[in-house]
Amino acid sequence: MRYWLFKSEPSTWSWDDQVAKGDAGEEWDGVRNYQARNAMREMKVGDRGFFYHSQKEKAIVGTVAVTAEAHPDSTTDDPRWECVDIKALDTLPTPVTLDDCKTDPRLSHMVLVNNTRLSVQPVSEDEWQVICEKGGLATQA
DNA sequence: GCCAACGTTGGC
DNA sequence: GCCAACGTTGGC
Repeated sequence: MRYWLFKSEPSTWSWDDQVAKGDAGEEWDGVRNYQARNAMREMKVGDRGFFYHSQKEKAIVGTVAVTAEAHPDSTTDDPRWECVDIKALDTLPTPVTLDDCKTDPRLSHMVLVNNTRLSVQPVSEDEWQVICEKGGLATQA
């Protein structure tokens, strides 16, 4: 299993919106960036991801699971753009902020820290464990 | 609200 | 194929 991170502006699509969708999940549409799209193409059903709130909050607030592999983005006719579907799993008891990631040496190499503009990105297994721990979630295998 | 970083577009 | 101009993202 691989791990990922999905960024969203809460004003556009928030964690609460994602949770409200329940197991039905939702398309992660609207991505118009090749690196982000390529990451989604590599995802498999069952992969895990973090849900990150950009802008004001700047924190990882929950975990998600991939429920459908890459398919055409329904919000555009442009065949270049694809997206996956994800559903909410757990809300982090303690959100892990961007600042936390910057100051923890174990997380200082995260894409989140070093490429602020990439909206869908890979997370290493070590990073996944560290963030679950900091966020107060039991480690998920 | 500003600005830096970065990706994309289009002229040459 | 290069590069300047432009648009967008996201931290501050």
